[in-house]
Amino acid sequence: MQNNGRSCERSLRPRDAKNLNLPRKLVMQAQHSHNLPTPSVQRLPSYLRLIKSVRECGETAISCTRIAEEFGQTSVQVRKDLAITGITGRPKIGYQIADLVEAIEEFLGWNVTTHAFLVGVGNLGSAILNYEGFASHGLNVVDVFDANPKLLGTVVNGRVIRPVADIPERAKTLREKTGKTLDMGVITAPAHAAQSVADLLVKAGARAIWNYAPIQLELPDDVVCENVKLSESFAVLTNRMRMRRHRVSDRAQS
Amino acid sequence: MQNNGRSCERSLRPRDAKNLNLPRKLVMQAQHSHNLPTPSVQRLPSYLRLIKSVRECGETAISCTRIAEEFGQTSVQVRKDLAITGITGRPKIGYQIADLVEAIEEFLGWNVTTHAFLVGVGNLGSAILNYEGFASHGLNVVDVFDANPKLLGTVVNGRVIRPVADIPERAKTLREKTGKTLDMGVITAPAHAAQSVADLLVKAGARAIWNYAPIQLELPDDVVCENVKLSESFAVLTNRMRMRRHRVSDRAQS
DNA sequence: TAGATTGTTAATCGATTAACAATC
DNA sequence: TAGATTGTTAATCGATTAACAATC
Repeated sequence: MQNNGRSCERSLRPRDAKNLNLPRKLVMQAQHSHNLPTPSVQRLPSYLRLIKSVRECGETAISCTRIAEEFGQTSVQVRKDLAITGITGRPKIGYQIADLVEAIEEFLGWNVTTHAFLVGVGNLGSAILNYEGFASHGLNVVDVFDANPKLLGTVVNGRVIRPVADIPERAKTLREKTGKTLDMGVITAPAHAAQSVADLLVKAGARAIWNYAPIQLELPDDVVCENVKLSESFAVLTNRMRMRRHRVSDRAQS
Repeated sequence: MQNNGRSCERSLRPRDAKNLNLPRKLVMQAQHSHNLPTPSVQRLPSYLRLIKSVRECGETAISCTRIAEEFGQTSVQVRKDLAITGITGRPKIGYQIADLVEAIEEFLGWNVTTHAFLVGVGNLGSAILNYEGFASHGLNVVDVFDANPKLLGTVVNGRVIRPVADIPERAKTLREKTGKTLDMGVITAPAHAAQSVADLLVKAGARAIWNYAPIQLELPDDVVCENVKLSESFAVLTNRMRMRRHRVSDRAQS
């Protein structure tokens, strides 16, 4: 991370300023809450995608108004969201795209490679392996595992499928041969296997779990975990459909 | 656009209370806010899963305390969440599991079959097809489509893969042969194809779109849409990892 | 300059949590 | 009964939106 002059170092506590690239206000807040506004963090990937696609068109700057328009939001919200990355723009011009991409990627930790093991090479696991998007987010799936003996030795996306029992050994290999540490475990195994897989991954040194199994995992406090619940959005959708059905039939009656 | 909660629903009138199976209080609230609390709707599927698994153990009642414990939440929140379905419990006993399952499923619209077309039979599309969970949520994928000529005619999960151009014709067939209407389009196609696929689906009569493509779709106001963004949770996870890294190194310095 | 746009403080809105009476 | 639990109102918290000065 470079300091290109626009940085607000003087307003930051010396140490954090460099490390976190955060405005002082947010640093102070984080001291207490220990958390950034999650909704903002969640919106950043969409912004980043748009910004990159605008960059492809040869543009070098972009305004909040433009981003907000795209997503049907207000420009103030976009500005607030971008602010958590520490970026600053210029009135009338907007934000420099190069700076913005860098700031978001750094803030999300996407400029750093995340070494991961993926367990459960079904359709979902394969989807994640084959989607190039995640590679551009720094995700490097080092090894893949599956409990199905029939799959062992098969190659998916250039990776040999190994037995789940090999997890500890492969983590050791990663450490000793490459000096890398296991950063993340991606669990795309069925629910009934998820907890034991998680235990193995944590034991092997994983500091983060990206869990697709529809089950609440028990994990040590120092392991961060995100659960992906596909049913969540399905529920919102079908609930809205039902509300609409009722409203329409209601209107028809009146 | 659809899912930012600002989609201006028509206000509810008292009579709707029965149709929607909502407590009057919430109906009155909805008159103003025009929306049910989305976070609550999103948590219901997890509760439902737990409740069903508890039912398997032969239990007939469950308390909020028990549910809250499982998910590390407060019992008040669970109670509030369940309340939106219109269910009532009994002090000391809790909620009747049979009633609860029925109330949640009805509220989410999962007791009704949702007839859907799925477009894009890659790994992600196949994952959705093969995951039995969604069938239990009422999802019935009638037909599947793909743009890849090599896949045409192949069978996935008992369904023949058809060309995207067949969507209108197949919707007509569905309507005329079975009397069913197309309820939902599931888009698991790549981003560049998503908008044209959405247009086709809407034209064919789809009233809802479940979109996995990382792109903001332009849709008529009366079509409900939910976007699944896998990058969202990845962003939260890697951001937390980075925060933690800095906090730890920070601690080490001091 | 004029007007678009940023950054920030204050106001509003919505969701969560606290408090507590009702009740099985 | 006593105590666990529900249902509901009030208080708090956090996120969004409004207002507006600064500035390019």
